[in-house]
Amino acid sequence: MPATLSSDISVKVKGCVMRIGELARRAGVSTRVLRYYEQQGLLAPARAGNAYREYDDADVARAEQVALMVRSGLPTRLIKAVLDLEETLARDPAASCPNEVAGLLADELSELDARIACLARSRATIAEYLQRTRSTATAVGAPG
DNA sequence: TTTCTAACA
DNA sequence: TGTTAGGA
Repeated sequence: MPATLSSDISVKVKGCVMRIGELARRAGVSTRVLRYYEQQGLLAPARAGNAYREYDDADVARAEQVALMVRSGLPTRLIKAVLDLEETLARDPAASCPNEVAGLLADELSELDARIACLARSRATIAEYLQRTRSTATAVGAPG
C-alpha cells in the first residue's frame, strides 16, 4: 500500500466536504444567501455534530445553478420545482411528471409577458412625452 | 476564526 | 439580502 493511504482517508478521497464559508466562496454567493436557499428547500446540507452545515461538491454546482436562476428572476418556488424535476428525471428518465412543472413555467411565462407588455406601455408613454417636450422646447427657441 | 439562530432594516 | 447580537 502506498504511504498516501492515510492521508487519502482523512481527505475522504473524492467527495470534498466543506462548510458554508467555503461553499460561499466556491459558488460566488454569500453565506446568508446559502442559508436562505436552504430555508426555501433549494439546498439540504447535512449537519455536523456541532450543528455546522456540511456541503459536498455537488452542492457547489447546485448553489451556482440556483443563483443563476435567481438572477434570471425566477421565483424560488419555481426553481425548486425545476430542480426537483431534474432530480426525478435523473433517477428515472421515464418519469412522467413534468406536466405540473411545465404548467408552473407556462404561468411564469404568461406573467412575464404581461409585465413586458406593461413595461412597453410605460416606455411608449415616456418616449412620447419626451419627444413632445423636446419639440416644444425647440419651437420656443431653447439654447442651441 | 467560523458558524449558528433570530431579528431588524 | 445585509447586518448585528450573543453563544458555542
